[in-house]
Amino acid sequence: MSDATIKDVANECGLSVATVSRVLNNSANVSERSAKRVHDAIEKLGYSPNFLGRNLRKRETNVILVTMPTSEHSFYMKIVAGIQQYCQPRGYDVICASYNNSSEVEVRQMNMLFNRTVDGVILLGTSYPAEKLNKLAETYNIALCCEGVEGADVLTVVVDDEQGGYDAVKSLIKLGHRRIAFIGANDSSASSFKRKEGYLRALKDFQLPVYDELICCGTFEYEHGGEAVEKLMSLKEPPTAVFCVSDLLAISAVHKVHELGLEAGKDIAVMGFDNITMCEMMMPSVSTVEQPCKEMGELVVKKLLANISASGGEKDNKCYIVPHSIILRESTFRI
Amino acid sequence: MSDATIKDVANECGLSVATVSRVLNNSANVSERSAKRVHDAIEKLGYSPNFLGRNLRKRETNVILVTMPTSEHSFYMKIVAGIQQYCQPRGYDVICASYNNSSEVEVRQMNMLFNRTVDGVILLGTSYPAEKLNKLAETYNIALCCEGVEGADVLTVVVDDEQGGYDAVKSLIKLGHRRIAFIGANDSSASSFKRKEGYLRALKDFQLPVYDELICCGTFEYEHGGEAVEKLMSLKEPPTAVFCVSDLLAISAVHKVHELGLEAGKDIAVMGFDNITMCEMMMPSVSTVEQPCKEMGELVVKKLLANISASGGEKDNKCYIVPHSIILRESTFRI
DNA sequence: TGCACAAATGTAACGCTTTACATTGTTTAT
DNA sequence: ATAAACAATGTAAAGCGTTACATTTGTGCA
Repeated sequence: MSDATIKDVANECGLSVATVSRVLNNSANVSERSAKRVHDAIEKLGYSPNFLGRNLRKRETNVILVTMPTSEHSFYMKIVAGIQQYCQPRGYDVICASYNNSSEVEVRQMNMLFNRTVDGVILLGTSYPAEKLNKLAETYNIALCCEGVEGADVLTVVVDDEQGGYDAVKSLIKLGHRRIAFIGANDSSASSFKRKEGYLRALKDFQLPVYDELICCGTFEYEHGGEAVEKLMSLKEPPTAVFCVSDLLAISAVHKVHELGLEAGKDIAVMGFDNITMCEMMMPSVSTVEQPCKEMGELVVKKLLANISASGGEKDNKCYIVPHSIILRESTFRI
Repeated sequence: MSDATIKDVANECGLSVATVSRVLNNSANVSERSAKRVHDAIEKLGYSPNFLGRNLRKRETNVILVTMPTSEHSFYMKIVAGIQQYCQPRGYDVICASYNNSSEVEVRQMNMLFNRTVDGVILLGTSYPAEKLNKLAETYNIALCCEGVEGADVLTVVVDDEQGGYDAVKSLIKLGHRRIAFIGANDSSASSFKRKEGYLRALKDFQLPVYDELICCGTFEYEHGGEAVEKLMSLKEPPTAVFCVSDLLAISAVHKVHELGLEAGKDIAVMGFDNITMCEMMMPSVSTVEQPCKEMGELVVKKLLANISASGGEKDNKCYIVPHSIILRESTFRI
C-alpha cells in the first residue's frame, strides 16, 4: 500500500496525471465524473501525494519551525500552543526543535530554513547576534518571540520587559516593601537586562536606595534562584521582598526560603515573571508578571505568515509590544 | 543570496553538477583541487542545497517526528530530550508536534509520514486503534513510547504499568497504610487501566479489602485530582493514602489537601507516577514511580532507526519494558 | 612506447508533482 | 451554418539533487 504515485493513480483511472493533480488541488475545470474516478482510484490504491515532489515544485512547505533554547520549559510550550492554534485552520504545520542551549545545534536547526524544509522560523530565544539575524531576514522569513535582540531589525513580538520589571517592583513597593532584592540572569540576556533596568527605575522613582548586595545576577538555571536567596537571607539586613526575572527562579527561591525554615509570602515576598502554570500550583502560589503567551504566539505567527505570503519585497520587520499584567498571589504580602 | 542551485555552483567553478554533488556528499574519487574549487564557489554564492530535491531523490528525509497528546506536559518533553540526544550525533533531526488531544489533528500530523516528510514517527500516546496501527506499521516506521496500545504489534517502549502500580501501592502498604485510594483516568487509557490492575493486585496480595468508594476514575486532567480528593476526604472514613496514576493528578491532589486545611505527607499520603520535575519542586515534594524518560526516548528511537535502516522486511515490532523505580519523598509517611 | 587499469569527471535519467500551453470537444452568438 | 468562446483533458517542461554509466585523464609496468 501507498507507494503509489500520481502516475499510478492516473493509469488506474485512465486519466492524465494533470487531471489527477487538478482533482487533488481541487482546481477548476474538472468534470464531476473525472473527479469521482480519480477519488475511486486514490481510494483503491491508498495513494497519498508525496510532499517532497509537491513542495519542490511549489517552492513552499507550509511548515513553520519554532526553535527554543530548551523544550523542558512550559513557558515556551504555551507560546507554541498559540502558534499552533493560529496555524492549524490555515493549513500550516508547526514543528518545534529545541537546541538545548547549544548554539551549534541551533545553527544546525536553522538549516531547515536554508534547505527549504520549512517556510519560516520563529525563534524563542537565539544565540545569533543582531547583524546575523538582519542578514538572515533579508533572504528568509524569520521572527523573534518573547526574547528580542538589541539592534535586530527583525519581526519581533515581546512584552515591554523594562516596564514589566518596573511594574513588578512597583507593586512590591506599594505593598510596603523597601528592601527589594533582584535575582536575574547576566546582562547578556536582553530580557533579564531590561527587567533589571525596570527594577532600578522603580527604586529610583520611589526614591529607594540601590543596594548592590541585593542584586544577584547569574543564570536562568533553576539552582541560581535558591543560591541567590541563600546569600540574600544571610545578609545582616536581608530583603523583605525579591523580584526574580523568571518564574523558575522565583520557584527555586520559594523553595529555598522554605528550606531555610522561613515562609514565602510571610517572611519574604517573592515575585516572578512569565506566569507559568506551576505558579498556581505552588504552595504558596507565586505572584508574577504575566506574559500573554497564547496571544504572543498567535501574533508572531500571524505576522510571519503575512511576510511569507508577501513574497515581494516589503516585509514587516517591526517590533510588536504586547501588554503584560501583574498577578498577585500568596507569595507576596503587605508589610 | 542563496537561491543558488547546484547548477549555479557547477557553472561558477567550471565543473559538472555531478562533481559538485560528490563534494557535497564527500563521496570518494574527487580531486583535492576540484573540491577546493567547489567549496570556493559554494562560499561565494552562499549556496545551501535544497533538501526537497535531495530528499525526493534519496527517498529519505533524516527527520523523525514525535507526536504527543499535549506539549504542555514536561513528561513528554523529557522523553523528547532523550530522543534528541540519540539522534543528534547520528544526523537525524527531531521534530515534535502536539495534537492537543484531538484525534483529527493527530491524523493530520500523521500525514507527514504518508507524504514522506519524515522517515518515522514516535507516538507518545495515540488515539489510533490497534488494527490501524498494525496496518500502518506494515508500510511505515512507527513506534509507541510510554503509552502502549493493547493488541498493537508495533515497536513499543514502556514501563510495566501494572507492576508500577503494584509497587507504588505496596510501598504505601509497607508504610503502614491500610485504606488506600486510587485516582486515575478512565479504563480506556491502557496505562491508567494497568496501573489500577496493579493497585488491585497489591491490595489482594496483602489481603486488604477493595472499597469501591475509594476508586476514583475520571480523566488525566489536572482538576480531576482535586475533585477526587475532595470526594475522598468527605467520606465518613477517608483513606490515609492515595495512589494517583500521574504526577499531575498527584500534585492536584496535594493542592486540594492543603486547601482543605490538611497536610499531604502528614494527614494523608500521596503518591504519583512519572516523576516529572515538578514533583521535587512541590512543598511537600511528591513521592512517585519514576519512568526513566531519557532512557526510554533513547531506546525507542534507537530501535526505530534500526527499523528504518533495515528497509528490507524483518522489522522489530517487539515491546520493550524498561525498569521503573519507586521514589519516596515528603508526600508519603509512615503511619 | 604502448597497454592495462585506476582515478577523475561528465552525461543524463530519475524521483514526484505542478502548471503553462496545446489540443479536443461543446456550446453560444451571429 | 460558422466563428468564437469555453470547458475538459492531455503533453511536457520545470523544480533540484543523486547516481549509474560513460568518458576522459592519468599512472604504472612491461
